[in-house]
Amino acid sequence: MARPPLSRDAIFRAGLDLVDREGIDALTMRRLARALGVAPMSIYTHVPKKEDLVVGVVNEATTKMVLPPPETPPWDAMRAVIREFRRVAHLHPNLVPLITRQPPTGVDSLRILESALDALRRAGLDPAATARAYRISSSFAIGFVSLESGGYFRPLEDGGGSRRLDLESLQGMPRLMEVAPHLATWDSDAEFESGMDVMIDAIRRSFGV
Amino acid sequence: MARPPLSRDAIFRAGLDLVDREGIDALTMRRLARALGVAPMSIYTHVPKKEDLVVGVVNEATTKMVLPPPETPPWDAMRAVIREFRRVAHLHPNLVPLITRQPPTGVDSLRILESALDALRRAGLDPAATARAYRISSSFAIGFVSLESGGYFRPLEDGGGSRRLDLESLQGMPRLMEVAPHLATWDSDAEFESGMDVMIDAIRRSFGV
DNA sequence: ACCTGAACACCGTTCAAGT
DNA sequence: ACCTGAACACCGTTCAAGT
Repeated sequence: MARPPLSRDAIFRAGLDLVDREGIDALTMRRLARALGVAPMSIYTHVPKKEDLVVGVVNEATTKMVLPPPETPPWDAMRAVIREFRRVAHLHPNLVPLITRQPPTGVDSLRILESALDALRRAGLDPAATARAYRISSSFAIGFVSLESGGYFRPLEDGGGSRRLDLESLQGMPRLMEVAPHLATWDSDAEFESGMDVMIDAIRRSFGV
Repeated sequence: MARPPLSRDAIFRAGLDLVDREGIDALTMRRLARALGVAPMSIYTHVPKKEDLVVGVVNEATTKMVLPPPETPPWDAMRAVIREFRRVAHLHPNLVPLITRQPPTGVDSLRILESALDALRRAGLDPAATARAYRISSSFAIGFVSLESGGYFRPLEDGGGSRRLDLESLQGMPRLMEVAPHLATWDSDAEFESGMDVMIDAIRRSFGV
């Protein structure tokens, strides 16, 4: 099989693929080189540092976010962007710990950020208010996706009967015993939609738009 | 100087110290052993895997969260717990990427979780609703703390004039150009408090309590 | 039970060398 | 300009050996 020539894009695509298939720890310069069929040092011709690789892989994923059409009503557009963030996070669950640590910085990925800011500006918020509203929306989206894709509540599963948590420690904790079974099992789609609605209503009310 | 004997607690304390002083990448079995003045393999007598070390260090931090007094009015107690999470995260900013990936699992750290669930139950929510409300609160807290302590918006600083982002890519993005200067600079204390109020009001309204 | 050194299969990255 | 192998200073972890 003839190898396509090395390029930044090919490297980032292969890196995302590696993360999807084998997890975040598999994203090493050496394993990536092996996946690409080149020597470890060849990657350094195109990507100066491991950190740049990580940023590139994150951008590779966020570039897949689909923009809402320009004439979409502002708050529908905002909802669409937030849904797209979650959709892409679900497409690459292993990448979630990285995708939640920095905004898109690639030219293509910046378009989705631009379109979120455009929606908020069109809704009547000034630049400072737009920044506030975007931070609140991002907090919600990042926190929500961290919880669901990171398996945050997994250690509390089975009412604490799992390997991670022994039943004894829950003895003096009646609330934990009755609530834990409900924490890790839930309708995350419905909760995401209703949480998003609540948050957007709150933003609109607090800015009077 | 005589070294105190090795123990799980001493190891976790030294690990948290290492993270605080030198960052998350410095938390390796070998550097931790050096900090403790023992051979690398000595740690394995008390901690079977690196992953257990990480969990222990996270619990070491979350154990510092102070419980609200039991008779605190439910929603004040809930606010207090969320503030404590953020306070401890600020105490150990380098730990934020780890603290946002799993709930406390240590016996001591579970008390803070118990007290949050207790507040929600006392407020009149049933166990299933309590789980929902706790997830929403956690989404907000985790997302907010990720944004502020992770320096999420740093790559967008200076209106895009930083090293991470070249000005050219912002040419066709007028919203980004006008909003970016407001994204990375903000009154995070005030925004946290108002965001928390909005979220708690929304929970109360949606559950009718 | 607790601690250790040597060894193994990995890392990211520098450097000198090739085309 | 692009790719490479050898080398360096690291990792986590197994194993056999010590107390």
